Order: sequence, then structure tokens, then C-alpha cells
Amino acid sequence: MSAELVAEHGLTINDYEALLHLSRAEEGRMRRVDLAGLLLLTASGVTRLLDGLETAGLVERASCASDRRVTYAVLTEAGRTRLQQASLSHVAGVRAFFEARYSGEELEQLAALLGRLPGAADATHEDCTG
Amino acid sequence: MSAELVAEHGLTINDYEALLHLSRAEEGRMRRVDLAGLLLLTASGVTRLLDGLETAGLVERASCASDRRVTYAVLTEAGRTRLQQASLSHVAGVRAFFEARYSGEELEQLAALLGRLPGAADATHEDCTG
DNA sequence: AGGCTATAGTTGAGTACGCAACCAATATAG
DNA sequence: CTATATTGGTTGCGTACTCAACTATAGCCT
Repeated sequence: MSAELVAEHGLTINDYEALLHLSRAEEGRMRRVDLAGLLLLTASGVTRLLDGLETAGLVERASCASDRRVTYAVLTEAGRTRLQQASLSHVAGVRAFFEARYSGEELEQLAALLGRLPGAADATHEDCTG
Repeated sequence: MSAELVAEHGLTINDYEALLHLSRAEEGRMRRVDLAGLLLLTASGVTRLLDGLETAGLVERASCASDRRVTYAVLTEAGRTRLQQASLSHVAGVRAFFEARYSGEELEQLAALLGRLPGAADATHEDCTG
């Protein structure tokens, strides 16, 4: 699933999630640290991740006027497009995976319980709203 | 948790789980492929994992009389001891983690639901019975 | 018997991280 | 206003994997 579906679009799970979070963020941009938090990665992990997305043209850097330490990661148009394509097959895949094993009621229970875990930023409606 | 507690014993999560599975297996030994399946690793992943455990003296190799392709991974006495030490703090940590967030009833629901996922080899009683 | 195909395992190359060390900019203290 | 601590970010190095290629054995099938 992570493997096949997402790799078909040339995106790893974290690539995908990074784009997703950016697409949800105001103006499609986020400080790298904050992104790290959401992705459950370290700062260095995010640096490397964004390196890839950047050379792929899906994300750009922007600097912050009020604090010159921070550089934003901002979603490009290409990134937004790519995310939408990938989310098509990805959310379908995930949905199929769970619906094959659980009833609607069980899915709600799972979502409620798992949603209380540390890094769970409400993935209930993870289609691509960007 | 994986990080602190298990690394305190010099074991990664997969090291730990490998020892656990071996301790539960008949005669404390298992074919490397089967172990790979349980650990959700590839064959090469297991080779490398066992390399480590082997040089640490926690696991040994044994060959199979009826099929000369297979080599077993067998738990040594040192391995069994180490597992028991580690499981002390590890299961306590895991238990604390979940009990801090869920009620008894919720834990049963979670166990029931998550137990139906692909690699879930009934971890309900994962104390070290070895 | 000989020739496929599948299975168990290892190895080399590449990837995705974490950790520790570092630099630069900012905040806090004195 | 200097001195120190904190925060955002990058880089070097090590680790835990995967994938693809390879060897050796085993089970067919004719």
C-alpha cells in the first residue's frame, strides 16, 4: 500500500504526508520544525525529506521576515497537483484496506481510540482538500 | 519507549521481538524465513538482525537435517536471560503507556480490533513466558 | 536421469532515518 | 549592552532497513 500505490506516484508515505500537511496549512506553507512535529520526524529528517521534494519541484523555500532563522516549506503548484493525483489512489487504497476488515461501526471505534494517540492529527478526513 | 527502555538493554524493538518469538517457539528455534514473516521483515532484514544477536551471543545457528537449505535461529541461554530482563521493563512501559490513555474496556476493544491486522500474532499476553 | 521452478539464505548497493555537532538568529539575564 | 541560553536549520556519521542479484537445495514433471 505505502509501497505500491504511493511509490507509483514517486512519493513515499512521508513525502505524501508532508504535501498533505502543507496543503492544509495557511498559504500552503509551514515552518520546517512544525512540519517535523506533525510528521513525527526529527529536524534532520525533515531537511532530507524536503531536499527531495524540493529537487522534485513540489515544494519551495521561503524565508520569514520576522525571524530570520526560519525557512518555510511552501507547496508549489506542481506539488498541489501531484498531491491530488496521489491522494486519489492512496486514500482509495487505505479505505479499501480497512473496509475489507472492519465494519462501519468498528471503523468509528478504531478512529476514536487511535485518534487519542500522540501524533494523531485527526486523519479522519484525509482526502486532499487542497 | 522503544527508544529508552529497550535501548537500555541494548536491544532494538526488533531484537526484542525476535527473541520473544524464539522463546515462544518449540525448542526455542525457528527458521529464519518464518521469523521474518512474524517480524514483518524481509529475509535480508532478518539475516542482518540475527547477525547482531548472534555476535551478541543471544542466538545461535543450527542446521536442519531434512532440508539443507534452512538454518535455524535458536535462542541461547544468554538470550533467554536477556529477554527476561528486558521484558520486565518493556512490558511495564508499554502497559503504562496504554493504561495512561485508555480504560480497561477500551483496551479490550483496541486489542480485538488491532488483533485482526496483518502481522498481528496475538500480542495480548506478551510477557516473557520463556 | 535431466531440466524447470520454487524456496532458504546471503550479499552489495541504495535509502530513510536518528543522533550529535555545529552555525546563525533570537530571547533572557545581569 | 554584553553574556548566556534557546531555537531553527543543516551536515557527517552510523544504523536498520529494502531490493535485486546470487548460490544452494528441494520438488516437480516428463
